Amino acid sequence: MKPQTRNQGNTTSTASRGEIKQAEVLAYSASVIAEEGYEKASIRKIASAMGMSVSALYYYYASKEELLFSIQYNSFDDLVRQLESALEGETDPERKLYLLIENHLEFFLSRISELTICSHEINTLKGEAYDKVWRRRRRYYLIALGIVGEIKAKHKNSALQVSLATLNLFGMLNWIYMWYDPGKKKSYRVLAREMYNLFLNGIKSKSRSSPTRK
Amino acid sequence: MKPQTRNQGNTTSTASRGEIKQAEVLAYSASVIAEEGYEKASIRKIASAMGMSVSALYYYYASKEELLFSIQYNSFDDLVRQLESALEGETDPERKLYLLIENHLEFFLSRISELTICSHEINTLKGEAYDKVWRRRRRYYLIALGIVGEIKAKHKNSALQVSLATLNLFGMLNWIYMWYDPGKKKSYRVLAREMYNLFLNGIKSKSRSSPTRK
DNA sequence: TAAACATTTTAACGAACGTTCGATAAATAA
DNA sequence: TTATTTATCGAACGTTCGTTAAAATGTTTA
Repeated sequence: MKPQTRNQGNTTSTASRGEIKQAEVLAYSASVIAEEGYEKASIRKIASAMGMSVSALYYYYASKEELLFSIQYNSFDDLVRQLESALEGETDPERKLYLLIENHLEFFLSRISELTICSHEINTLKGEAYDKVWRRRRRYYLIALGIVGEIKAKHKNSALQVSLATLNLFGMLNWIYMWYDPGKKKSYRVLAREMYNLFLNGIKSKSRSSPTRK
Repeated sequence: MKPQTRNQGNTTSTASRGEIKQAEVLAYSASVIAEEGYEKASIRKIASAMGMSVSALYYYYASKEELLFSIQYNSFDDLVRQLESALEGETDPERKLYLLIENHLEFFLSRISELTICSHEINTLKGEAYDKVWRRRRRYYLIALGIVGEIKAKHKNSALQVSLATLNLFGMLNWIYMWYDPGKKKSYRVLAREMYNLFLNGIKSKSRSSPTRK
């Protein structure tokens, strides 16, 4: 029988051999898919990358789509959980913003393949699988939206368009996978502070007009 | 004989029938590839989207790769040209920043499929084709980097990391294709102003520290 | 008109794709 | 030990992929 999808509800945190291997398959899949893109990353490439036969892989996951779904769903799920735990007890909206950015970047660097897939393959899944991931993603977005809204209120910056600003924040956060070089080992804290300053000062300020034309 | 790739060097701007059709093929290709992604957008889908046979398509473009290359190269080329012409004679760095953002968004909205492909398929091409596009892209990046550097100097903000800030700017700009809804017809000028204010105020300010931990 | 060139079509090629099947091997339980 | 479950394998399935050859049409030129 196929091992269960996740270690949900197990009071003991023992992972069976099958569950370990299943997680290993997911990790290899993530690195190949992140490297090649979902469509180009064939099942055969993934299998041979971990020295496994194609059908052994199908023993753990019923389809290629399920691989992508599991990667995205688990990543977003963990990302949201980790964020909610980091925000617990915090009241200062600016501190919350910093924690969100730091959490996102730390998570990105520790699971670079998975997060690359979360960014780049955001519209690859369809139907119910897409919806399930979307709901996780939506939860994350709403937390960010709430924080930006609190900062807006605190600084009485009535001209700020909260949702637009939030989308721009995610633009900065999600674009990292395009330029970040793991070889350079840039600390996520340095990145987080830079991005935090840029975004916070950007939305705090009330001077909102474009320079006059010539 | 195959029509020439572009109307380069033609003093007269007459486009032959073949050139027109070639451009039409490129436009349909762009819309299908933007919609489905490069790998999933098959030649057969593109051909049937414009009611053409597969081999007729190959009469105009030698390979699927050449299609992607032409879309990306032409788009970046036009984008850079249009920017350079907009910046001509401008000296105020903040005004230049605004023009860059406005130009980018205007271009994005008028050629949404092409720019989506420029963002999403940035690492799809390999080898020489990739390099050629990269050089166009690099040119665009360097212009932006220069402008951000000038603003930094003007405001004596020595703590600002220019390249990091520029990458964040591109993050905001390039991520738009993920959330922009053409149906809502949001003006590019509204977007441009919002993004300009966010980014400019973000990099102008000298307060650069993260909030203290609990 | 005929000759030359431009464009499109039908039909197929080999390769790669995701997936499945039935037969084993390995590990665990009786 | 045997019986049973868990895991792996090679080989094949039908389909789709990018690409091409050769022949058939349009279109322009002489």
